[in-house]
Parts: sequence; structure tokens; C-alpha cells
Amino acid sequence: MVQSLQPVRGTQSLIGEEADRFHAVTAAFDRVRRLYGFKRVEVPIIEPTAVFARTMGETTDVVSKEMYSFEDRSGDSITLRPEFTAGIARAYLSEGWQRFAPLKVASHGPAFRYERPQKGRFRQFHQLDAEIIGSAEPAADVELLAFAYQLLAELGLGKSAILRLNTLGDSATRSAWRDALYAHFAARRSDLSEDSRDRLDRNPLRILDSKAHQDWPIADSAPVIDDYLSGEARDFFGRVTEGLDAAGVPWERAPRLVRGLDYYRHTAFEFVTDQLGAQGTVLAGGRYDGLIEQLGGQHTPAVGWAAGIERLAMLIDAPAAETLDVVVVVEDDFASGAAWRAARHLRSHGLSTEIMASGSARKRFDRAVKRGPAEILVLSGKDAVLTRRVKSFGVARVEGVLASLDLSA
RNA sequence: GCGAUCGUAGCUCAGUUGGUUAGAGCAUCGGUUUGUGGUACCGAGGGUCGCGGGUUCAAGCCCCGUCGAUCGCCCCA
Repeated sequence: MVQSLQPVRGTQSLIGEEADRFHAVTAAFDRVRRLYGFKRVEVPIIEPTAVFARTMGETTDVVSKEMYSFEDRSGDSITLRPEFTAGIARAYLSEGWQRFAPLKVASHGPAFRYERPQKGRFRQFHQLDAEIIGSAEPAADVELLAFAYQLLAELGLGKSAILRLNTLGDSATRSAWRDALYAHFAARRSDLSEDSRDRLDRNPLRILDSKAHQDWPIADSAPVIDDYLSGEARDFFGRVTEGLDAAGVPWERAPRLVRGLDYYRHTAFEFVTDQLGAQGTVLAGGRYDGLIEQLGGQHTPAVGWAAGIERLAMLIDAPAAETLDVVVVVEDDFASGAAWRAARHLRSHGLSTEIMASGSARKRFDRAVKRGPAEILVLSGKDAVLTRRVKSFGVARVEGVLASLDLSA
């Protein structure tokens, strides 16, 4: 293949069932989003680089090595969004969306990370995103999770995607726990895997869910978050879990669940499945009360989640293929005017219609049959006399719609 | 960034221990006595076997490099 015709690594072009799966996910999202009163918002795909660097944490992998950043013609550093949250927070501040607070918003679209592609992971990937900005209430966390759960349930994943839930406490809790973890792991540094020794300084929390067997006993004996929770943090988490129980959202406690991005506080969660290989997380998020301040705004509590559209699309049952209501077979050119008139009329009455008008008459009919329509309308013009027949394979609607139409004019 | 596996027609794949002109199905196009036709039958086009080098009388097949894909590590949706 010619070099320039190769797609950019980690991007994909979809057609047929794959495209239908993708659309099924976004359609379900848009339907459920409305049931919960989340406004649809659109935000830019590009932002000033600082928007992401300041909010996600300079040392995170996403910021330090996975961002698609470039200088535009005026020399400004621009970044293709690696996630939605920071951009929405920026819009909240710069567009004056504070006036809508508490604000419930939803969006979906592409995001970009420079990573090695593998199953369920792409350089251009697509996310669903939901945020509640300006509410410090545990009820916001509950509502957001109820939304997520109903969405997954409507996608047929209510059983296979499990909600794992944790609290990271407030910032005092989080830093005390982090210090304790650091001390614990640093004391056993030489027993840790090579990866985890690297993680120790960068992000000691991540050692907790290390995949290296040799780390497991050390992680098992590590300090637990519950011992560091302030009274308020404990109370907050309690009200979230009570709310989930009342709302009928099943969950399990994952005391070692941490999130990679720096801005998370209190509630952290992920819906996981065992059907996607190494990329089990299908929807994840949490509370990020400090993020808007990081961007220079007033203290503004918020919660949100993002879900991977490709990952969900791989999990759902194949959507029913789009069916065709009518194929119009034009047996000879004399009838082509009538075919256009008939097709226009059928389409304006909501019947999906295609016209077969090339190749031999026999081929046209064969192709019409292969398209699998509910009905085939055959128009012929033998001896300059227009005649029509309808072959029906299912619900017969064509004759009814066409009854009032003079096809010859 | 690291590791493993894999690259043959537009797509899915076959191709024996290295041996003549690289095959099939699907798709595309054409034909099959104007046929009331139900996914048929016949035929055609389409390949520098990812790319470059090497070994050999001879390479789709063996070796090296490179690009790409897939899966995993890291990280994450």
C-alpha cells in the first residue's frame, strides 16, 4: 500500500456492523442522558495545553508522554483533548456556565492519546462523558452512578459490568494515606518488582493494583484508606453507598481502587468487565472537587465519569441490521421517471427505498432480492405502457402509499 | 518505550519437505432465446505474495532488516 494511504496508527474507519455498534452506544447514551436531565454540551477537541497539564497532573503518563500537542501558527501550544473533563471545566469558567450551577452535562466524541494500540485501546478513541458541576452533595455521586448503571443495563451489560467503588477521602485523607503507603512500600523497596520501584516515587498508589505477583503480599499488607478517613470523608462515603443501595445500583467495595489522574477526591469508581482482555475498564470516574480551583476558578465541587465507546461497542450484542422497506426495480428506461416519482413518494412516507436501474432486467431483480427488502416494486414500460407489480416478503405497505399517486406524471 | 505472534486478490482464507504459469469463496462487471424471475448457472477483470536485502540452480515458503497489524507490559476509557 502507498505510504500516504495508510491510516494514522491507532485510528479506525468503521462501516457495517462495527459502525452500527458504535451508533447503538451513542444512541443509548443520548436516550438515558435525557432521562436524568443531563444537558447535551459540545466543547472543543483542542484546548490550550495548560488546560490538561494543570488539571490532570504534570507527572501522569497521560500528560507527560501521551498528549498530542503542537504549536499552532501563532506559536501557542495546543493539545488534542486526551479526555473531556478538563475541557468542560474550562468552558464552565470561561463561558460563564456557573450561572447554570449545579450543572448536569453530557457529551461524547473523539479523544486522543499517543499510546500503543491494542484491544479496546486506540490513539483516536471515543468517549461518553457525564459531569455534575457545582454540587458537593453525595446525592450527585449517586445520581451520576445511577445514570451510568442504567446506561450499561440498557446496553445489555447490567450483569457483566461490575461497579467497583472506593473513596479516596478528602485531600487531607488522601495525602496522609499516600504518605503512609510511601513509607510502607519504601521500607520494602528491594522486594518490589522493577515496575513498582519506578512507581514508588511517581505514584505509590498504583502499586496497590500491580500485576506483578511479587508485589501482592506487600500490597496486601499495605495501610488501608479506611484507617485514614476523616469523619467527614467517612460520612460522605456512607451517604453515597446508602444512596446507591436505595437507587438499586449494585456495587462492590474496592478498597485498593485508585485512579490515575491527580484530581480525584472522595468517590472513585470503575465499571469493569472480564471480557476485554487487558482493558477491563469500561466506564470510570469520580469526584474532582479540586479541579476547577486548579484552573483558577473558585472552589467548585464536581463529579463525573467517562466511558469508552469502542469498548462498550465490542461488548454489546450486535444491533439489528438496518432493513430496507422497498426496492424499486426499473425494468427498462421508459419506467425510470416513474421510479423516481415512486421512490420520492415512498421515502416521504417514511419507507426506506432504493432503486435498481442498471444491468440486465434479470440482474436488477436478483440484486433487489439480495438486498432483502420487505417489498419489491417492479416498474416496466413495455410498449410504452407503464405497468407495476409488487412482490411482498413481509408487511405490505407499498400499494397503500402509492394508491393515490399517478406514476406516469 | 518494551515483549510475543502475524502480513498471499477489495474482504475471508488455502498454498505440502523450497520446485513449472500462486488458487478458492464472497464482492465487482458481463452473459445465460422477454423471462411472472426467490439469492441460480457460465464467464471475466483483479496479485511485483507488506517493503528492502541475503542464502539457493530455484524463495509465497529459509535468514536479516524495516514498516504495519494483533495481543500483552506500562498506562488508561
